[in-house]
Amino acid sequence: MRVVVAMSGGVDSSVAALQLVEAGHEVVGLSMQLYDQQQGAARFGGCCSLDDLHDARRTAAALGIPHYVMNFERQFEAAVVSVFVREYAAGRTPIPCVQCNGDLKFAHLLERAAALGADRVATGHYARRAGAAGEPHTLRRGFDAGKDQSYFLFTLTQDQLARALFPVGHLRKQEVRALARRGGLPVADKPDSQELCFVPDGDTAGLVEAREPRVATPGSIRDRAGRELGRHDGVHRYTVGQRKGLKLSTSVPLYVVDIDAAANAVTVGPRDALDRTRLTASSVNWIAGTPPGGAGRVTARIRHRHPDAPARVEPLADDRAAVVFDEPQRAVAPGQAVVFYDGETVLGGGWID
RNA sequence: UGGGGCGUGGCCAAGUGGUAAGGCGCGGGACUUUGGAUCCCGUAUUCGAAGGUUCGAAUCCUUCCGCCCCAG
Repeated sequence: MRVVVAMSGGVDSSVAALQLVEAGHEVVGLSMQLYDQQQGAARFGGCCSLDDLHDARRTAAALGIPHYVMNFERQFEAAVVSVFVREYAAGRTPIPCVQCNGDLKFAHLLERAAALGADRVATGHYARRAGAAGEPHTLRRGFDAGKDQSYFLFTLTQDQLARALFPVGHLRKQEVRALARRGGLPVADKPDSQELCFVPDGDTAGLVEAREPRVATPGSIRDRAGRELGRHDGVHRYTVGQRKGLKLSTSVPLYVVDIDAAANAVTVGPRDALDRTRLTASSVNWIAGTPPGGAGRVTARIRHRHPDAPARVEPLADDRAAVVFDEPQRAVAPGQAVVFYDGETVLGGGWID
């Protein structure tokens, strides 16, 4: 089988390629160039930089597989960066990794792969795919609970899933590293990527302001009674649940409770003001292809790397859903994803309103 | 200028004779393919000012400065 591996230059996707090569597949390495490498070559977050492309190339060479770099700047800009900026400007908290996976890797990249005659596209995600013949494909959590990335893949459709492979999904990170060393891969000990790859130095506010100068308008920071406690330099600098950076000296810690972009106001309150039991989500994707018949019990995850919590989810019209948690959840942030699980299986997910 | 209260690091605030708690904020680190959260470490030789009492005071006394409240 001919398989395209999306190679970021990191250990995970490198070992994914290694696994496929060892399984006897005809493997083609593909890397995405996501932004103009000429400007500010400085330090990008850890994937897809010039250095990372070199790492991918070296790894491909070590594996003896062909490697191509494809220019995805326009698609990345449209699918990921512009959405990211728009969301922050609207006072919401985006999670670009989801678009990057669903709208880029498993959309545009999948098309290119097909053009290369590949049947499948593999990535280094810690997630698993399952499904008996004739049944819908299912998406499952990565075996390594600490590295599980299924949360970022909730938008995958049956078609995308049908052609996806996650060769490291059944491995622990430790094992991936060990395989990389054993296989003599040059990236065996490369640090894990973190932060956003397209935000140099982690200055997300700077990026948003550069593209949307209007957001950098000073406004008020209020308590829940509407009293002004301080000033802010733009709502894009805040997210619900945020504590750092408020610069408010009080006797108890204050957290961002609400962001009103239209009024250019940030509302803060004590910790318990962050608790919420219900939420609604939009653009909900059900992995099975169709929403369940009615309300059902699930565990729902409100953010990456947090345990999911028992809840009841009810599909609504227009691809929306209502979620009611058994216990209050802290800091439910609009713009983040809520992902539903049934045990190890990802049922689907949507964007928090 | 009658009465009462108060002034401790950027903020809130313990401590009323024995040699400056804690929280917030801030800085750093850990964690982490989002934002955040969380955890760990750091953060006043000095207590509005000046004198005095004492072996020793932020804590007692005196004066001054600055706030606040109630009465005028």
